[in-house]
Amino acid sequence: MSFLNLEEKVGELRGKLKKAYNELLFKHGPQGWWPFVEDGEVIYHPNSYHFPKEKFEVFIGAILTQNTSWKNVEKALINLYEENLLNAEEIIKTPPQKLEDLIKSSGYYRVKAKKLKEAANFYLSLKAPPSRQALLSVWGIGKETADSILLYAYNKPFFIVDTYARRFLSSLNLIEGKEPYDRIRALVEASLEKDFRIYNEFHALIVEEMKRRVKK
DNA sequence: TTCCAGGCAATAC
DNA sequence: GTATTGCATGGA
Repeated sequence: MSFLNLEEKVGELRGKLKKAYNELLFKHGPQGWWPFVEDGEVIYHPNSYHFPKEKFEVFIGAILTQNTSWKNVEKALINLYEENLLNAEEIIKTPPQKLEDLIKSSGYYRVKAKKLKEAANFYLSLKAPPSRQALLSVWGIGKETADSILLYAYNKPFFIVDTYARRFLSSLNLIEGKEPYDRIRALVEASLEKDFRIYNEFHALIVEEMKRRVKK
């Protein structure tokens, strides 16, 4: 493939992605991610890009939602809120069995309780925002969870490649579907301006769009 | 009843 | 590097 053709490919992708983003934004509106707990209920905050005062709440949600519907996670988050456990210090202090019991609705509760404690220790050791590599070194934090944290807790422009993103990009014929995580991420990140707000909305919009498509 | 949901680590090849 | 498996609840 010649250099010119490669340039054309990237240009084409850039146009298609931005168009898809604008269409989703028009269709669904700003999504107000990351959802967090306020006054005992999980809320969204469209257009404010306001994230929890406690960034660790994003760690908690991102871990609990691994291969699990967000609705099941919300119950766990509210349980933790009611026990005043939505922060790293308290997660560490809580006995494993109590933690497991509170997050039971999110599934895999034994593994996830351990993951929360690992993440809490990591979080408290931070003196600056973590790198992607540092996050990935934590037991229980994989690529998608790391990118969710970087994007929604630290406002870094990372594209989250989840099952919805794969299906969405496949439906646009931009990927085949089974490409490695980082290849897809690099492809999108090379084609969008480095504005965290776009990545914030895009990921949330893709989730919303694909959830609705499934229901039909 | 089966199938899936905002994955990850361990293991085997 | 890719393929498979255990982890577990709640809703459709």
